Formats: sequence, C-alpha cells, structure tokens
Amino acid sequence: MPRLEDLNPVQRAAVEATDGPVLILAGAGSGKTRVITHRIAYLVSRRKATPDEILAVTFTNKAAAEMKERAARLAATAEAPAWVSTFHAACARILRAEAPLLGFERNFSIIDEADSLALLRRLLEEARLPEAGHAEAVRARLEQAKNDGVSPEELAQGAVDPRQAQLAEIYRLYQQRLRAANAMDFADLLLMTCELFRARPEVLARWQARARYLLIDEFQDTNRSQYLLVKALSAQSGNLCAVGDEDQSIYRWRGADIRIILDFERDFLAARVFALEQNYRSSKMILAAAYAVIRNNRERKPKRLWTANSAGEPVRCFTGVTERDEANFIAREIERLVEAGLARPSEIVVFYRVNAQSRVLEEALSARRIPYVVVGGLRFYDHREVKELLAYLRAALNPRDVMSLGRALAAPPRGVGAKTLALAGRVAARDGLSPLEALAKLEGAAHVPLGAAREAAAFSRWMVGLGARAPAAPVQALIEEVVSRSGFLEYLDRQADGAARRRNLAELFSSAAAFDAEHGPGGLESFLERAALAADGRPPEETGGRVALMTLHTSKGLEYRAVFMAGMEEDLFPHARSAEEPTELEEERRLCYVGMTRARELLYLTKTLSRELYGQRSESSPSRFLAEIGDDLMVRLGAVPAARLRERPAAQTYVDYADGQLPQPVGGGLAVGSRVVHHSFGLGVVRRLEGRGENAKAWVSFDGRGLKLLMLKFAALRPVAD
DNA sequence: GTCGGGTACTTTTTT
DNA sequence: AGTACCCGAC
Repeated sequence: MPRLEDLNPVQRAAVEATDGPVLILAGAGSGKTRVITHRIAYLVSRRKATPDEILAVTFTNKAAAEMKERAARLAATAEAPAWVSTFHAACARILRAEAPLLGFERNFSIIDEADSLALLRRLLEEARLPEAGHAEAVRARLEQAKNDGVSPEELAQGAVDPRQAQLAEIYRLYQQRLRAANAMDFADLLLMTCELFRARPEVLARWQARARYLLIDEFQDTNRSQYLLVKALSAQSGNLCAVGDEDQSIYRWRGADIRIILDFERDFLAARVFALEQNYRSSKMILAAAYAVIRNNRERKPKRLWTANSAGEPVRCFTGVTERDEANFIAREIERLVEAGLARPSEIVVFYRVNAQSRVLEEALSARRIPYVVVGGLRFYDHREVKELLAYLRAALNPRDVMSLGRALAAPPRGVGAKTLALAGRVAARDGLSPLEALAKLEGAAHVPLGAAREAAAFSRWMVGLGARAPAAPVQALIEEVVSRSGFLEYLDRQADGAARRRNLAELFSSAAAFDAEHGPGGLESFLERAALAADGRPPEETGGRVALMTLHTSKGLEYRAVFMAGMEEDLFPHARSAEEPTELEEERRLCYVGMTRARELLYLTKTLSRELYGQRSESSPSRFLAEIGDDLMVRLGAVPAARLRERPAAQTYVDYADGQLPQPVGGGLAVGSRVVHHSFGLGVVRRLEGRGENAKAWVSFDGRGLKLLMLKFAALRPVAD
C-alpha cells in the first residue's frame, strides 16, 4: 500500500487525481518518478484498475526499467506489474499482435537508421530521382514526415513544388520496399499504429480497454504521431495523465513538439493541472544558476523551482588552454573530490555536448587510473560484427528481409553480392517466393557464376532450416550455429581489430545465454526486438563505482552529487547549427538547464581557449550561457596565466596549432565574429575558420539562410563594417 | 560480378 | 577518426 504521507501536498493531489485528463508539470528534481509510481500503486490499491489495465509510457528503456522496478516495490503485492514500456516497444507489441491487418507478417523486422539509409541510397539510385536530395537529408525529411503523422499520400497532396513531389514519391517507394521486406523503421512503429487505430475502430476499442489508465512520462518530448496515438488510446476512458516539463524538452530535432505540452490545457479543457515546484535535489546556488539560464527562454510557462536545501557552493567555472588541459583539470578535480571524501566516483558525472568530446576525457581519466564508464554513444548492438551476426538471425526469421540477407551474405564474403541478391529479389517477386528461397534457385541464371549460385543455394537451405528450428531453440544455440557454420571467427580474425570484435561477439553470446535463462527456448523474436529497440545489454545505472561520462541528452532523468559540464563554448554549446534559429537556441538552453539541474551539490562548468574537434583545431569563445549565469553565482578558476591571455590578439582569427602552442593569427582579413557579405547568401557572420591555404574554409551563418560551410578559394567573402 | 585497398569527405543530440 | 565511394584486380 503506497504511503501518501510521504508526499508533499501537490504531489499527493496529483496522485489522487486519478480520473480524467491530468497534466503534471514536474520541474527538475521535484519527485516526478515518485509521483508516477505512487499513482500507479494508488490506482491499483484503490481498485480503480488492475495492474494490466494501466499503460505507462516512457521515452527511454532506462526510464521504463526504473519505473517498473519502483512501482513493483511500492505495490508490494504479487500482482502482475503494470504495462510499463517505451513508446516504440509498446507499439511493437501492438503491431506484432495486429500485423496481418496492416498487410505485414507478425515476424516483421525492425530496421535501424543505417539500414534505412542504405535502402534509401539504393532507391535514389534506381529511381533516378537525384533531385530529391542527398540520402541523409531525404532520410531526415521522411522521418520528420512520419513523426508528424503524415502519410505518403498526404505528403504528395501537400507538395507545392517538384522537389516536394519527388520527396513524396521517394516516400511512397520507400514504404513499398519496406513492406515488401516485411520490415518497419523506428518511425513506422508509431505511424503504423496510428494508422491501424484510425482505420480499425474495433481494434482501437480493444486496446483502449487494455489501457484504461494511460500515463505518459516526458510528455514534453512527444512528437505528433505519439500524441495522436495517446489521444486515440485515451479517447474512450478519458484517463490520460501527462507528466512533463517544457523546460526539459530537448528532442525537437527528433520531431518532438514543445507546443503539445504547452497546449495541453487548451486541448483538454477539463484537464486538472498540478505544478510540482519544490526541488529536492539541488542546492540553492545550483538552482539559482540554472534558473538564471532558463529564464532567458521565451517559450515556457512562467515558473520557478524552490528548495529547502542548503545554499551550497557556488558554481565553478574553469578555463583550460586546450581540451587536454580541460580534461586534466576534470580528472584532477575528480581525484581531489574522491580523496577528500566529498564524493564517490559513482556520484560523479561528466557531461558533454557531442560524443566526440569523450575521447580526451577518457584519456585523462585513464592516466590517473580513475575508473569510468561511457554511457550511450555507440550502442552495443550497433557494432558492425554484432549487426552482422544478428543479420543471420533476422534473415532466418524473416526471409523477406533483404537488408539483413545482404548483410549476412557479405560476412564473411561468399562471392554473392548485391547484383545477385537483386536478381534473387526479382526471381522471388516473379515466382512468389521469399528472396531467401529464391537464392536457392539461381543455378543457370544469366550473369551468375555457377560457384556463386551453388554458394547461394547452400546458404539459402541452411538459413531456411535455421528459421524452422528457431521457434523451439535457445537463442544461444542459434548464434553458436551461425558462428561455427559461417566461419565467422576466422572472418573476424582477418580484420584489423579482430580481438575487440571477438570480445563483442562473446558479449552477445552471453547476453543471449542470459536471455534464454530468463525466457526459455524459442525467444529469438523477442531477443531481436530487444536488440532493435536498443535495450542496451545491461542497465547503465550499474556503473559499479565508476565515474560516468555521457552526452547531455543522455543525462535526462539522472542525478549526481558532482556534475562536470565540459565544452561550455560558443559553437559547441550552444552548437553552431543551433545558434541562429531562436527556437533551436532555446532548445540548447534547455539542454544546458537539464545538465545543470542534474547536480545535487557541486557543479563545474569548463571550457577552453582553443579546441580540436574532428581533427580541426579552432579558437573558442565562452558560451553565452556562462554570461547568463553571471559572476555572482560563479567562481572562476583557470590554469591560464594572465600574461598568456594578454598576448592573445583582440580579434583572434583562426588557429591551427599543436596542443599547448600559442595561437597564430592567419587569414585574409577574416576573423571569427566578423561580418561578411556573399554574392548570393548576402550578409552573414563568420562562426568558425578552419584549414589553411587551398583548404581554408569558413562556417558562416547568413541572415535568414542558416549556417553554410564555404571554401574560401571559391567563395568570395568580403568583410563589411559592423 | 565480387572484393579489397586507396582516397575523399563529413561530422549533434537517439528510440 | 570513421565511413562511403571509387577503382583496379581477380
């Protein structure tokens, strides 16, 4: 039985408001998860709902796991836990059950971004529609359309120029191709579920009954298609509880729409709103600094967190000469905190804006023998050798999945390449077979050498057999068979970093073993689904006494005693791509706010004078967010001798120098920050200069035209007076 | 047709 | 630094 006395009055009211639309505005550190888990337990204990009539949706696997665990602990009964899952996993579950209604088979594959991109590349080439744009750009736009809940037909109807019409056509072909492969991409999981609910009211009704109490976490990060889904699911019961904080909306680039939370009260006129404004996490100083940043945003509800915690220490701002200097400071300081007993390694985190920043930090920590883990970044299931091995299993399970088929056929190479596979696809379409089956029927076909045809046939028969054994076999045994029969290990050993790849394979093997132990044999389908939806091997909270390193995006929902935020520099944070557009700048600011509010007691903001990133060194200037915090909440630290600072020319142009050397101004009158004019883009500001001589390039943000990278030898940029 | 090696090119954040 | 694409060799 949940103890409501453990909650403050607003939290308690939010828990007790069980029915109808409810919006819980949960500021950072305000006990959000506590409220959600109490709410679930309360619904059950009051017999408002059985656990399996509650659907709680979160954004990440991490959050889902935590909520599930805490809710189970609260309920303290043996009852089945509520259905807690991510949006994508919930949709996958619904779609597996209803796939035939949409013209898919239940064993459909879920493809990742890399597969989606590869498919699109092939499509763009075949369809001869190069004007639609570069594959990367097309993929992003298709994803956006899907996230907005727009179908190919709707996109075609809305097209006002040939370019958009072509995009719509690509969209149509892409969907057709996916359907042929019995596959969906991430965005499809949401979109197809929406479509299903729109087209089949009786199916929707079934799921509405299955989710009589709907709870959406991180509501500020929902996109249009997620919102439509939520609205449809709750339409019957009306019991929709949205929990979020617009100040922590950081996924606009992935289709999240902050207006959804801002307009909630207009959308649901009967909505009751609870604002959790007491922060239990951070010191007064940290909260004040975070507020000093976020108050500069226009697109937010006026509100301010308060805390009964102590005043605490001021924010520390360190300036290093280079990123190595910055990293060394962080490592030294972590060492000091640990030795002084101010924090244990597991209570310390280092945040950065882009993954590329982690390398130097890792080196500095290793040098001081400080144990650390990098959370996120390249996910385990994204390693090439892991994807290759899983491709065998996916192809065996879904013989129409040509993307997995191609990947498996090439690892190790068997003399059967893209052309032969394409031919198999045509044979399959002609004879009503799956592409995998068609591979066995290529002997005698034109342009297929006999050896390749036999190889393909043997492969095909093996894989068909593997697929037949899958429903009863442990995943581990299937992997074992693939490894031994394909010569996978020998193939890995022929590669440069074979040892590391072998290790990853071993890890895959043991995670399969663990999965079998939990689920019993025949779990291949759910094993693959978990891999596709990036349920990363082990839970990241198991940092085992180590300092955590992660991007600011990954930091959401976590808290640490001591927080370091590295790279507080213009063009890195806020990122250069977001500096122009006010809405994007506001998102960067929210990201900064999210990072700062992770800290309980100590907050360090660090920056450099000069940073090398992606193999280019350039001059850096302090992030505007530092100026927003101001000096009364901050203590400045710096290893930079004042004399050296004075030596630096006032308007620094670009630099290209080895670590530790002094910057040398170069460049034909162009400087970072100077205004220039371009013959077609018009007026702009130089954001960054890189390269030398022939290769000199400039990032220039043009008024209303965005950020452009220009080769100076081609683009005549003329400086203009301010 | 397939495969391996060289070169050129692009870097935000992730379910 | 890592990947994608191009090219020449089999």
